[in-house]
Amino acid sequence: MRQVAKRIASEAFARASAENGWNETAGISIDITTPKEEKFGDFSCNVAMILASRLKSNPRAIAEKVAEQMRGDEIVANVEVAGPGFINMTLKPSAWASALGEVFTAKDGFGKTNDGNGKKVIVEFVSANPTGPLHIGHGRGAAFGDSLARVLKFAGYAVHREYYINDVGLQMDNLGRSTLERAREVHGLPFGEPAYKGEYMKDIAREFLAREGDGVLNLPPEEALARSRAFTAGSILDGIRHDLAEFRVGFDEWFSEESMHKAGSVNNLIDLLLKSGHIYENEGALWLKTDDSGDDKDRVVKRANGPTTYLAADIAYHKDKLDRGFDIMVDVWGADHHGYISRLKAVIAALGADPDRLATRLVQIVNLKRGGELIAMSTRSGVFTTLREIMDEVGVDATRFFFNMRSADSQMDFDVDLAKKQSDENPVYYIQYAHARCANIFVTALDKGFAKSASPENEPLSQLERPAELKLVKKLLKFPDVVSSCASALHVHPVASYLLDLAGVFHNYYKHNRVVTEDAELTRARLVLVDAARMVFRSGLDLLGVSAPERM
RNA sequence: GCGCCCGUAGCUCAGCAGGAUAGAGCAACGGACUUCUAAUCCGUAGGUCAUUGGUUCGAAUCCAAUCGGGCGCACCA
Repeated sequence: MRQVAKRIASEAFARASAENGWNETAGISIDITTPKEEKFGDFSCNVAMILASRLKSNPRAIAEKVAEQMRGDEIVANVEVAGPGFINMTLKPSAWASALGEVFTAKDGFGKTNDGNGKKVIVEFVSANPTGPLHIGHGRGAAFGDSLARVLKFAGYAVHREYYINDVGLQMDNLGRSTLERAREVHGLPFGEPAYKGEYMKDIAREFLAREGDGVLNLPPEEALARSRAFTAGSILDGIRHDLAEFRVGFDEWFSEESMHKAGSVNNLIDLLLKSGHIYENEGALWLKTDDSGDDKDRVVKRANGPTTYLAADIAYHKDKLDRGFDIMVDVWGADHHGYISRLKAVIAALGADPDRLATRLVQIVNLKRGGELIAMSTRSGVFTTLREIMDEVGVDATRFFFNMRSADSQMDFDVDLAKKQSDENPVYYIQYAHARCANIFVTALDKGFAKSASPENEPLSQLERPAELKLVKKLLKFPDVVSSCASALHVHPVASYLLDLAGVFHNYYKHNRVVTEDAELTRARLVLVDAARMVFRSGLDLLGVSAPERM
């Protein structure tokens, strides 16, 4: 509907410009906003104020001339110039009512947009090292990345979700050794302090022995380590997959770093960049030139003693993404990796691609709050709660909602007590309850002989012209705008805010207006309204990865 | 020392391609169940948008500085 308003305003502006000979209009874009106060109408436009400074003229006078042109449109009820020069437009109730009907005729489902226009986007997220179970910080990244992928898909992008597995390197050796030490411990043999000290490592060691047999400890150290490393990483990764699946997070691909090394693509790429001059040698090591792209110094890609670094693999990985033809690469990282952004931008540039094709999203730290006490999460202090624990304790719906209720890039306090409460204090149920109420209305309706309409757009929607209905109709029709704006800003939390807002409007409506009444015409129209609300609640909750129960 | 993020109501946070009187939830206080589910609704109260200066018709929003909190600055990943 905002698009319709924008069209009306743009055309009016063009006519006014022609009539008044305004020439300084180049580059002026018509921006249509929804004013926060109802009395200012349905839509507002500030073009007159922008133009005023260029024409050195009175903004209100300019606004009046544009407004005059808008008044002619047949779906416009009223246009007013207000404040410093806002043009406020109110559309006819009949226009809103019939727009509601279009909700049901939208080909792919209401709210879906074509912002992406089929563009290929890869969202890489979680990508936690397979050295231990996911903690709640990973959980936030998982909830955000997954919902972002859902939003982008909803907005018309061809989305590919990927998990990058760091399955090589020093840490993996340490991990393998840790299992071997634990295995020795199990057998009462002398053992050293393992690098990875978590309890889960003991279980893995026992499984490892059961699988390989006790003789594995007598193998040559290299051989034993290789087996232990592979087993441990595999076992931990299985656990991660399992947790994520239960958290309703899925991936199209689990991309192994090791596979690139085996294929030789990391070294090949280094050679290529050596030739192109983006990589040079110094003091026995190979360095990537990054300093002209914002990073403060060059970075080592191959150490003097031989092995390639993490960055080297990341260059190859992003080259691979580019080769696979993704127009946009979204990398979701923990906030502690922010220093890595400029480095990776430099990588993209070195690969000959536009750095703007890479968008990084940082997910900030989560602090747990229990009994009013904050528990700081930090790997350093060894205090961390696993995603599994929190999922089991508060449930997937509440956990996902809480993570996506706040902007990903601001730190959040996760109030476990509040999230666990199955009461009115918990915002997630406020929305789910609204959905359940919608569903229940149809149970009642059917009872009274009102079947769900097969063609809602043909129902007597002109009944929906009272303020109470219009308010809900207008809120519902904002859903596509929310989706669009989330997709372009790579945000998710506005969906949660919107649903909370919509639920408020709906509950208010429900409380003060009965849907199923003796008035058949009115009932049929209102059932369409409720059906639309039901659809938006379900779609919106699905974007957040939260279930939409039929009854509660 | 350099860089990034953050500072908005008692608490948790929106708002930040500059717009009209700064919002929501929770907590507090007062009301509403004979109705399609009270996991709901209605009302009251709550603010120096960290501070200072700048940009302009207009700044919570943009710029600079300062103060506070978090996090980075590896031939780790």
